[in-house]
Amino acid sequence: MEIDREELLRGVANALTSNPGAPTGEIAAAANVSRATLHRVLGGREELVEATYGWMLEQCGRVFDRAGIDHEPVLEAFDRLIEDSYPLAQSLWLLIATPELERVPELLARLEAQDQRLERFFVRGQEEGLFRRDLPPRWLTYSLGSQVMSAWYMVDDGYAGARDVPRLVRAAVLEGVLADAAGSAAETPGSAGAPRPKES
Amino acid sequence: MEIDREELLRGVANALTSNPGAPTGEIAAAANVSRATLHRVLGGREELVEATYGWMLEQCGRVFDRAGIDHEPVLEAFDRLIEDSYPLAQSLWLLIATPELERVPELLARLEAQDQRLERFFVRGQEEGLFRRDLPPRWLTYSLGSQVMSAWYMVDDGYAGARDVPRLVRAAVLEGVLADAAGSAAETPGSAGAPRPKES
DNA sequence: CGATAGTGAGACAGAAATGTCGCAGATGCT
DNA sequence: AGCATCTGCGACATTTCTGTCTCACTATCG
Repeated sequence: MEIDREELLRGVANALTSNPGAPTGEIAAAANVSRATLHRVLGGREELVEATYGWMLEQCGRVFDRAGIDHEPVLEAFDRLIEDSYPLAQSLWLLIATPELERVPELLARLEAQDQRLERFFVRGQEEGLFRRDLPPRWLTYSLGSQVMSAWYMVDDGYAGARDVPRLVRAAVLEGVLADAAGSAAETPGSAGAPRPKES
Repeated sequence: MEIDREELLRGVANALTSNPGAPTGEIAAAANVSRATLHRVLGGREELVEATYGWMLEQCGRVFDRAGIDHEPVLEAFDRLIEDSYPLAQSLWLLIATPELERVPELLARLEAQDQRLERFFVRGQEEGLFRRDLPPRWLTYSLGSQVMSAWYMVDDGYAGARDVPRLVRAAVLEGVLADAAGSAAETPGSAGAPRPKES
């Protein structure tokens, strides 16, 4: 039976994120293929990691597309984004564990493009008055990314279920951990056309 | 000249965090020590990583102590905590890149103890009404930890200075990224003050 | 000044991981 | 059935990393 490249990449991605330094043998086993096949399809270890990270970036791009972070209403896009946040978490995970990835020009460029895309999203939110302006948009992207990552980490640790991730991330990222947030919880896309605040 | 174990561990820690998979030769070089000495003082690669992580946990413990997260007023302790957040960031960093660490019983126990200590801190804040109660305290610890980590990551990337970290983390963790937070920023010593100088 | 302790440099063997190959077996198509 | 394609298995050579040892050098102390 032929190997589904997508499925293979998924398996490799999981193996790599759960143990970034694993030898190719373990990676292959985790992906249910032989070491030979793994090598035939994705190349040597270095190429393999790069290919996997590239695939993750693709996934993130697709999530961004689906969420419509470029043009759709900011808050709604935000909710769709965190609804499907695993690819983002996974890519950050691998990136942290494998700094060499930043030394691959092509990947670095794509990563930087992704970051800027997300940053523009936050800038848009700031201009609309939804996001606070006293923090650099870059920091907002880091804040979101890191919390998405840790949310899935918590799931992995067994302290939460996958279904809780969007809610947890939404609350912590948007409103923070202080109690007095005073119902600042923004209306979510379900309710009727709630007026989106325009800056005055 | 004799080797200062502390200094050596610092160097190794930096080398490991900036490249978790580095061979011992690189690590030694980064710490300005010969590979032989590194091995003499900290043992083989595995022991080396474990010793370093253990040292990081110690650092975190000390920071927690100094901040007084166990008994001091919650918000003040919080500020002192994020004022000296680098050890926490570094330990999380290494932990993510080296999941095998969790397989060392002693380290796992200490890690779990640290987590619970921080969790109790948040529980205390919740009971005081300072932190929101609709989020699991465990998640609050993950949220803080991840953002501390990403803040220093951002510094490393050159998008912020080390002195900005406390402010960025404080704002994002406590209040979130929404604009309307309505000045819920809790008053605290130093919250409005000028940024504190910090070593590079 | 001599002795002691600690470090660095270099070398070397053993272990581990990687890249590669050939061959057998399974699957699917004609 | 016959053929082409792809995979798994096992083996091998090569490279890389690690653990270890020896020896020379330096600093500190008695």
